[in-house]
Amino acid sequence: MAGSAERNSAQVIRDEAAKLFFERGYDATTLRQVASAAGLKVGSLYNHIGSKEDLLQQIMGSVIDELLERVQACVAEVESKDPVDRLQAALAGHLTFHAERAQQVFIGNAELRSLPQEARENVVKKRAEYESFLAALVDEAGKAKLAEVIDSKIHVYSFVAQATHVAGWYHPGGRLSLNEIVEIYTRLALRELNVADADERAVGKALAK
Amino acid sequence: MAGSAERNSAQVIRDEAAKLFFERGYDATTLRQVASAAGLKVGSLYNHIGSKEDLLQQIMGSVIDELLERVQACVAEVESKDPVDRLQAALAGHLTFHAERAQQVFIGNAELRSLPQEARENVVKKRAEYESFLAALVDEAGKAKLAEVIDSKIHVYSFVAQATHVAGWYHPGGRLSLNEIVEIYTRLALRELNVADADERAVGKALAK
DNA sequence: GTCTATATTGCGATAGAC
DNA sequence: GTCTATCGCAATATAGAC
Repeated sequence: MAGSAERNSAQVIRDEAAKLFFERGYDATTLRQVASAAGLKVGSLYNHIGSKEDLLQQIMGSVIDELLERVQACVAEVESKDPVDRLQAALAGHLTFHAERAQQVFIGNAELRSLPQEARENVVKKRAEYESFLAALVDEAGKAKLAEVIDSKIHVYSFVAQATHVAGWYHPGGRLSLNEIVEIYTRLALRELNVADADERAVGKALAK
Repeated sequence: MAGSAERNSAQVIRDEAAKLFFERGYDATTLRQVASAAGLKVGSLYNHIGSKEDLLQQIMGSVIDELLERVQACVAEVESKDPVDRLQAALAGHLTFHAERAQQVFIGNAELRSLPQEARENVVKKRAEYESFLAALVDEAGKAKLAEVIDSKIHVYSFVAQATHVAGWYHPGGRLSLNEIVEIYTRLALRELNVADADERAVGKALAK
């Protein structure tokens, strides 16, 4: 039973800090608030974190890396060679990740400025890599004449902007279920690309792992 | 010649502060930096502002109010009774405003949390009003069978998310001109709504006042 | 590991001379 | 209006007892 649902202090601190950073922002959150939320006094925090900045990095950590891995994995699992199927798999992973890890994703976007230079540059680079990956999928669909691409960068911006926005308001139990959200935004995406039978294609494929 | 291009101190302070708030965020910006950018010492700032919070409110001020007015005016000027024409006019105003006033819009979104309660609630209310206005335009197009509406709230979220994203990266002299940006995003919007001849309709109408 | 001090820094804001 | 000097406070971070 070791390592089960039990959260150690470091994990509790990260979770509570993430909640506060999400609600109030990194700069506006004090370590006293974090400590209090975690059931500790300020001084005790430093048995678990190196600094406030270190805590932020733990939270933002490797969100973008994990997003890229996740979406690439989704695409890799697709058997079909249809570029639109591949793009859909990417979008499903993209949207699901943004909803399921909404707080982390939101912090990762909003607090990019709060990171020290090196870490920030790493994230920026990885993000460009991520956008290139999606843009390539869009372009493949375009070359196969299955999509009418206006500007692949802007299409990707659109996907990114929408998912980021979802991360700002999604919470389980809202008006729309996660599956509905994935389905709707996938329809929007395919429509934006003038994919034939966009609505039909998008239905019922919302189950990304 | 009075009141011409001459910027008074208060205006300089607002502009420099907006630049810094945009780049680093409100909390991370010190009034000493603002003063320095405006060519003053800290103490002198207080001859022009009441407090740091007051300065933020001056900058965020009435962005959302002006956005709503602007977009409503764009729609009101449309002679055509075609709901899609009206929606397009709104989108052109929406996008143009977000690009031209990018810094203010961006701050208005990112620093909503930094506002005192009352001011924040005002903005939230106005924002809901704005989104309702856009949603009504979407629904009109849907009822007229000129658009296939999936979920008008989500369509509006999509417009909002995209324009907000644009406000984060647009600057004059970039890869795409403002007119190109408006045209592209309008095409995306009309495509999302399955408007017939979306691409043709969106072309060459990008000149919002 | 926890806690109670406390050191240190830098912030917003003010006072008062010019 | 500008400046210099400083107040008062709250923040991060540390020291050291338990």
